[in-house]
Amino acid sequence: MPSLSTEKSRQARPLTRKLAQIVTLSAAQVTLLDELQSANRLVRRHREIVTEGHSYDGVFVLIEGVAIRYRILHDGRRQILNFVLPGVFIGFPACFFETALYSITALTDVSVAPISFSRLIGLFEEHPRLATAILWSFAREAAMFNEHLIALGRRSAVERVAHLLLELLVRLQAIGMADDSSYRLPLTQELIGDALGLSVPYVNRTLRQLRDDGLVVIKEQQITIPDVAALSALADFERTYLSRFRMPAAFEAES
Amino acid sequence: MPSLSTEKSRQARPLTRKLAQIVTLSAAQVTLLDELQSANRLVRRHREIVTEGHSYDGVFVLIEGVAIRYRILHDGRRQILNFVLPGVFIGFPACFFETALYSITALTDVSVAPISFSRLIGLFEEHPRLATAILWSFAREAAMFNEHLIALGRRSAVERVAHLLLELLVRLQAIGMADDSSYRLPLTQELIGDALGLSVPYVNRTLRQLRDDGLVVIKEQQITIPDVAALSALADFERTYLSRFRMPAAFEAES
DNA sequence: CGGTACATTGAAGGGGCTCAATCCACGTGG
DNA sequence: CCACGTGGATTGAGCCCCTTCAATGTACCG
Repeated sequence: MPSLSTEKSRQARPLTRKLAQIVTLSAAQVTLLDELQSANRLVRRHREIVTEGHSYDGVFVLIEGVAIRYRILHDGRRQILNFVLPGVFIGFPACFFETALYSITALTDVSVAPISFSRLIGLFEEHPRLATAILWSFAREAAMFNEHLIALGRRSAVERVAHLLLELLVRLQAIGMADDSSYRLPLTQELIGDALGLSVPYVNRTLRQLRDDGLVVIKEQQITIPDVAALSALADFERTYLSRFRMPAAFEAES
Repeated sequence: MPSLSTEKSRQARPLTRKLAQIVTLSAAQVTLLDELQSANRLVRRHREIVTEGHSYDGVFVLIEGVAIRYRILHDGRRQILNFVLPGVFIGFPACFFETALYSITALTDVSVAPISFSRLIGLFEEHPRLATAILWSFAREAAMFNEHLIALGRRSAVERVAHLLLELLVRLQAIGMADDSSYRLPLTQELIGDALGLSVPYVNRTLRQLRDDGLVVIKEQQITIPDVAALSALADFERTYLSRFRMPAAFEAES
């Protein structure tokens, strides 16, 4: 039931929602954050948001849509580092270097809000509480990278695929983009392979195995996981690890 | 020319030195940071600093020595996530969860400085500039994780080993723990394998190949890389990626 | 209707694993 | 002073997971 007049205030911006889950935000801070995310720029599917080798004087917040961050090696092989979902900073850490270390490409049509470094630094100076919240939210992302790294280093192809699909499920659920057991995403087998260090044919066989076992159904960009528990067991996936996140009691006490 | 009386001020603490490379620190900030790192705790080799599953109400700064951060999987396999060198926060992101996600173990005798979350948050409130610097320094670490991830996903065994040894060289050089082409570290083949997702026998064969080619010499915990350029070419290693790091001009202008 | 993007399948090969044995240096207790 | 245990490096044989190469299928689109 969208209401045009109150749309903006009713539907908090993704970064605001994320930080509000971590700390209690004052009305002023909510306004400030929302305002920060107001200047949207649209990027069409398959277009680059950040290009390796270019220079940037700020970052972006992903408002809507999905993107991938990756590196192309000399021989043309691609390693996808992560899937970028609404509410996260695009350009960390790529844009913090003289010349961007990675590329970021829109997987769907996407809208982003540019935030210059000076703006970001100003925000930190004036609202250290937000800086702390942002830092804390980085811990969640760092944990996801670590899981990804563990998957590449020590897990089999089936485990990797299962793990990736489960992680996307949980992350999308957290931002209201997935229901209990399924989500919609233009996830090709090539993308899965490049994220997990696998070849396309083998991803295909792995997915077929999961499908034959009734654990995963992919059809028309709709990924369904009928038995989340069973797949989690197979993937050694701790559904809870992302939710076991917490701010220390000290934090709320201080403000 | 060591001078006992001024030892402390002359030899800044590792975290202070690191942040000073990123931003200009006031004398007061230097004092504050050094003081933060003054309460040392010793941890002997092979002892755990952080244990997976335990709860923590703060982090540590590694003052001296080397540690590893890792996860042990159900079947006993271990994936080392990174090597922890002096000046970095130990316990990010492990300690930010209700129960630590990873373990951290001392590789050498180590000294660490505990910093409670409340202390850390207080620091951020009072010195947002330091918060910014810390955030920026995280970007460097994030870049290293990404390179590690790329290695596991898309590089061959030789490339991985070469890359790891080079990365350690560059990082140790940055903190004065390595000379132009060698460093000292108790690096067993098992450690290398667990970091790179390889088996011990295969690490052995890979190292022998590198040794036969005259690219790497490991002897008595001393790692020597006679021809850094040649090894870098082999590993697709961008020696510069860690140094191409920068703060935006906007930052210095503001303060 | 031809082109493009993506999924699927087969055959063959190789990179890296597992298993297992051996070797070596070192420390320790008798 | 030697026997033994332990941590780590080394080497060999066999094999399997996953890759590469290549072909085919299929849906969609201009």
